[in-house]
Amino acid sequence: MQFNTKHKEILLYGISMAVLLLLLQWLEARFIVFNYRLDIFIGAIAIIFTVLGVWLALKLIKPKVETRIVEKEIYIHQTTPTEINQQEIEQLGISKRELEVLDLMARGMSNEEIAAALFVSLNTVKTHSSGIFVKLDVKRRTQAVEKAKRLRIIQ
Amino acid sequence: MQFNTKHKEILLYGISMAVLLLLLQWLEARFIVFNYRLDIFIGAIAIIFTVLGVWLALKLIKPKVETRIVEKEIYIHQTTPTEINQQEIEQLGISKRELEVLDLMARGMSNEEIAAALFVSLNTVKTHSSGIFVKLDVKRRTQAVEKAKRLRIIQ
DNA sequence: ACCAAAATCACCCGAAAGTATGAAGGATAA
DNA sequence: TTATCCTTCATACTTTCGGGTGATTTTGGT
Repeated sequence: MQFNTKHKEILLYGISMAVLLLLLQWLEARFIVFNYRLDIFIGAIAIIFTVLGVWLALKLIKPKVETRIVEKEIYIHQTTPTEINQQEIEQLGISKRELEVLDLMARGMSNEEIAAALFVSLNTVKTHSSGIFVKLDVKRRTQAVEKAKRLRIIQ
Repeated sequence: MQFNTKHKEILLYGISMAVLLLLLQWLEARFIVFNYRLDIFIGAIAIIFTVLGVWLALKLIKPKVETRIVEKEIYIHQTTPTEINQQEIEQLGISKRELEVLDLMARGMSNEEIAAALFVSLNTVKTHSSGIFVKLDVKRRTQAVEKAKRLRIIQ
């Protein structure tokens, strides 16, 4: 787009220059006035082409692009799911299985229900939940859920 | 400052133009070549002054600045965005005290901690929490918290 | 093949949570 | 005044949760 426009400008300039030169040549053949006052003629040519140069420059100069970043605040409702904080999970050393248990915990499931859902024994779920509590530095499952949601580890 | 610079540029341009014209006049007097190929001479003049014009324009014209506004989306999770659903509370028949217990429950507090916070006995908290579970139709405190948040009864 | 981490399970015990029932005092409205 | 609801508390019992310890298997990476 911009490239095309530039080419058009250059073409137009070339054409106009050629036309002018032809016109001058024709005038030169017709009248001999230029021989008398060649300096004035050259001065006129100089001025005309200076103006043309300026015009060309104005047309061709690519504008400096000033990128202005406008911060647009977007408020998110709870309905919009926020990204889970993968970094935090790794940082806390929470394993995949623990995360699954934590997720079901947050849904209000009991250890026994979680065990049934994950096809493991109740003891296994207890082991995982204990691990979660240690890693999240909490004492109860309610605290774990609260903190996990706050840290965007779940939901 | 800028005005001075511009004047200097214009002066320089004028001087160089004058010098060029004088030079040409001198050359014209010295040699007669120009008479033979005046069109080439004029073409050279045109090119030189075009370049000069371009140079002048580049020097004098303040750079075009195209401001491109980029909207950067900043996601803000509101801490207290949505109002609590008073209607739902009344509809479910949850009392003031029960709501207080529910609120502390959601903060991960144990029944004993809630009792201490509200200056009541552990048994009272248990009674309230039982009432909450019945009214919310849940079996566990984790479920109660989850449902209460979902219904916007708390937070 | 080997090592470390993860996942699995078991047992015990105490703490916390939850259920059921009853009861008493206070506020409020019919 | 009576009825109703809220709040408070208690006792007894069951269930669930959580801590501690130990052990085996699975898995992923060097």
